[in-house]
Amino acid sequence: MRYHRADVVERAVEVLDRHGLADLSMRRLGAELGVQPSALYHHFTDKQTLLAAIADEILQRAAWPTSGDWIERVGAICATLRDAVLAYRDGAELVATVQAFGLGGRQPYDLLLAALHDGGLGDLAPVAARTLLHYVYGHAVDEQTHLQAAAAGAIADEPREVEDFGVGLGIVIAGLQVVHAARR
Amino acid sequence: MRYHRADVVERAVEVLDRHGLADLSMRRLGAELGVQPSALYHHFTDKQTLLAAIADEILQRAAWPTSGDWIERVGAICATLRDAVLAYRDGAELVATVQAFGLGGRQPYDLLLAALHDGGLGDLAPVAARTLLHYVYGHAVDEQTHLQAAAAGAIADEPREVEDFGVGLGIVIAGLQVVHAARR
DNA sequence: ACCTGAACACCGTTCAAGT
DNA sequence: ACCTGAACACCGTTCAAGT
Repeated sequence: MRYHRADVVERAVEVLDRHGLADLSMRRLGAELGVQPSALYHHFTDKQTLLAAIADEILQRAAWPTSGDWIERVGAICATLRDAVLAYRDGAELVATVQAFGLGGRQPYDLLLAALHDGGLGDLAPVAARTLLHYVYGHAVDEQTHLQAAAAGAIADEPREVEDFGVGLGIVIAGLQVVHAARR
Repeated sequence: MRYHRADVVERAVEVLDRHGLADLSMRRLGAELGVQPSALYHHFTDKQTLLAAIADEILQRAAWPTSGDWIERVGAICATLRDAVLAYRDGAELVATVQAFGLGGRQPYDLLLAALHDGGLGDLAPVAARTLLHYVYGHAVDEQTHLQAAAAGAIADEPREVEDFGVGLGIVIAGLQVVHAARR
C-alpha cells in the first residue's frame, strides 16, 4: 500500500484518539500503516512536523464562528476551540504543545486576533488573544488530564462544575472589557 | 559516592538548567552523579516523581509574598511564580507539566487560594486561582520557548514588550474584580 | 514518488545480587 | 541503605538502496 501525506495524518489522528499521545510513536504509526518507520520521513521531515499537521487537522475539523459582536465572537471561538481539542484523546496537550512550539495551530490565534481587531481593541488585541488562548488551553489540558486520571482510577473522580470553563472565560473577557474601556 | 534524595534533586536542577529538559534523562543524571541509572530508583519510584521533586525544589527557592490586600498579593504571587520558573532553563514547562499532572507544584495554587479567600472571593477562589495559574504558566512557557528559539537562531528575535506579562495579568485581575463585584 | 532494511545512538524501568 | 550489572522493550532519525 502507498500513502499520501493526508492519509498518514488521518491515520495518526486515529492512533492518537485510540491510544493516546504517549503511544503515538513513529514506529507505532508505521506499524499501523503496514510500513517501515523510516517511510514516514518521506512525508514529514520529523515528528514535530507530523504533530503540527495533526494539530492543524484537528483544528480544521471544527466549525469556527465568524459572526456576532466581538464579545460573543471571542466567547464562541474559545468554546469552539475547547470542544475541538477535547474531541480527541490528548488533543488539548497536543494542540497546546504544537502551538507553543510555533510550528502550527495558528488558526485560533488568527481568528481571535481578527475578532478583537474588529471589536476595536487595537494594540490590546495580541496580548488579549494570547491571554485567552492560555486560559483555554490551560483549562482544557487540566480537564483532559483529570478525565483520564479518573478513567484510569488513579485519582478520585472529583466532578468539576460544568460551568467552570464558562466562569473562567467570563473572568478573562470581563477583564478585557475593563482594560479596553480604560484605554480609550 | 553515596547520595541522599536531596543530593539527587539538587544535581537534577543543575542538569536541567545547564542542558534542558530534553537532556534530563535518568541515564544522563545517573552518569552525572557517577552512578548507574537504576540507582536513582532507590530514591524515586519513577521519573515523574523525580520531576515533581525538581518542580517543588524550584518553587521552594522563591521568596513568596504574604502581605498586602488581595489584589496586590495575587499580583505579587503571580510575578514571583513567573520569576521562579523563568530562573531555570525549561523551568516553566517542567513546573507547568508537573502541576498539570497533579504530582507536585501545589504551592502556588495554595498561596493564591489563601489570598483570594482572605480577599473574600469565596466560591470564586478556586476557579480564580486556576485561571491565574493558567495565565502565568502559559505566558511563561511561551516566553521561555521563544527565548530559546531565538537563542538557537531558529526564529527571529522578536522582542516581546516587557510590559506584556503585566498587561495580561492586569486583564485577568480586572476580570476577577468585576465578576467578584457582580456576585455580591 | 514512495518505500525497505539495517544501523546508530539513545530511552525508562526491572530485578537479582552485592556491600 | 544505597548501589551494580545486565537485561527488556522500546524510542527518533539517517541513509543507501530498491521499485
